[in-house]
Amino acid sequence: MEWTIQELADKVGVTSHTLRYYEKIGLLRNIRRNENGVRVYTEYDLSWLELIRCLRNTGMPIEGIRQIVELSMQGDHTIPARKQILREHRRKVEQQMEELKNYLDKIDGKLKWYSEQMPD
Amino acid sequence: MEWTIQELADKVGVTSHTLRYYEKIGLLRNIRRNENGVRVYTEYDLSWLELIRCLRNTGMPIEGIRQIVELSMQGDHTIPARKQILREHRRKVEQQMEELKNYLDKIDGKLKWYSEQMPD
DNA sequence: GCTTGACTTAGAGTTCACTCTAAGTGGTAT
DNA sequence: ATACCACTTAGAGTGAACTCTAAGTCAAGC
Repeated sequence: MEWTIQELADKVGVTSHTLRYYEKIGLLRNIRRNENGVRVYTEYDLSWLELIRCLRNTGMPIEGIRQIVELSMQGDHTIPARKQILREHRRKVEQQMEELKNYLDKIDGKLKWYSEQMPD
Repeated sequence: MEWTIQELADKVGVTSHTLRYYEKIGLLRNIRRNENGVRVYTEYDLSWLELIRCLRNTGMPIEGIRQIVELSMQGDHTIPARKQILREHRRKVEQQMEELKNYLDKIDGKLKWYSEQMPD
């Protein structure tokens, strides 16, 4: 399966601007072109993009993602380093979930208080 | 228990700038002053601030929080309306958690893949 | 008496990650 | 042929929520 820039953008929920931007800043690498110079995205590119969005949506800054991309360009011997970064990030995501859970409890507490003030 | 602006800021993890800012834009109301015009924050103010931070940290924009504050200024008859807003927000927080859980799975998948490529 | 920390207004600056524009070229589809 | 979508570079603009500065005043504590 292959996609144009607009197709991939729609599929993943970003704009074509963003895809060119990601390429320019080095998050997406070696995007193939057709005979007219038009970008052709592959499954491989999609899977990278999905990882990028996953990391971005869980709060990893661009710079951190670029590190991972950079490492993976350098070959399999950087897998342990990449794994390390990802594990660290995983920890942070777990913390986010913990935090969110506490906030949810706080919201529930407030809702309960509202109900006590005025049952509906 | 009562606090100066700096004490409250430290307690809650914001800056004194932010506390004055929140007051200026109407998130914190009727902050008491001592005889020299210095702000004195009470437990009541603290509980508001904690709610504000909870809502902000779960993604509610300033404008939404201001709505709740505005309503609560208008008396108990607005409790159902406030409750409605909070319930809606609660739903969004649950969605965030769901999303985070999915991302965590994705990260775990990638970590697993790394391990298959290079066990450590 | 000097430092520290509070106060004021008004507005400028920061951060991050996009997001878009201009101004031009060129292939594809109707 | 006329949209439409792709491409380029270079840079400007956006949004949200802070975050800080200037320039001055004032009171408390050492």
